Amino acid sequence: MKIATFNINGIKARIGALTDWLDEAQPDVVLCQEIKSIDEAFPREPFEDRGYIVETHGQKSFNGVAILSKFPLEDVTRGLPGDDEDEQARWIEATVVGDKHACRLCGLYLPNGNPTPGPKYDYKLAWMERLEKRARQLLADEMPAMMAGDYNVIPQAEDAAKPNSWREDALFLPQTRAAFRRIMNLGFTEAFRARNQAPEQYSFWDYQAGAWQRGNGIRIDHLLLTPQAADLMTDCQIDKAIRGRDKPSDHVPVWVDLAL
DNA sequence: ATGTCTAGAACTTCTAGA
Repeated sequence: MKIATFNINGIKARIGALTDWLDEAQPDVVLCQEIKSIDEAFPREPFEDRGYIVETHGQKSFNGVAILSKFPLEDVTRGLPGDDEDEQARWIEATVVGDKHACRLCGLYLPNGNPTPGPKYDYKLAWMERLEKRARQLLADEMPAMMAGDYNVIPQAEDAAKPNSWREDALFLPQTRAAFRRIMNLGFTEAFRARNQAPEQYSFWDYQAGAWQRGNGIRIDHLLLTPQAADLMTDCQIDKAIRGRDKPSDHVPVWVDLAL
């Protein structure tokens, strides 16, 4: 089962680019971030016509996550537990039922956190603490599960073309990377790096300053697998070429193949 | 070197967020 994460940066602006990629890449499941739409306004038809179930957790203008799936989804829940006051739509979960195994899927859009220091960075770190709690629960279940999405975290210097330019940024500050590492060290497998140690592997290129043309990217979209999911992984790739097309998102899809 | 894009409100131009 081919499962992707893709920050689409606005569903209405990305219908063409997204459906083109779906038709070529034929993913079974897509965890989408930054749909920037309320649930009622999400254009379901292009995806339902292609055989996908559509589950959304949207909000007006900003954020918003969704799951597209060709396989049945069970027990869909919305919102990251741990703060009833949090209004931001950044988390959706569902269990996808394969032919041999089921897998709990968590789609996430981790806060950007800039500027630092300040309330937005505090929110990012608090959100990561809540993420760690949910991560511990997933591991305790000892079942195939993944937490995938736009983490807004550059894990290591080799995950940025110009690491020095990110030194003071919320995506690369030592505190951010330590919080990410704490979650990883609970026992998750970061799917892409488990299979590919090559340099210059990125998932985001800023729209500004010709970042794509200059190869100035960062790798911030990640799929974290529980041991039971990692044992089922047969492939993981980044669909880089998508970034060079018309009306692209600033992110590209990252996907895993799991023998579910 | 900071050169862009999205959505939405107010309105054909601006703002916030990234």
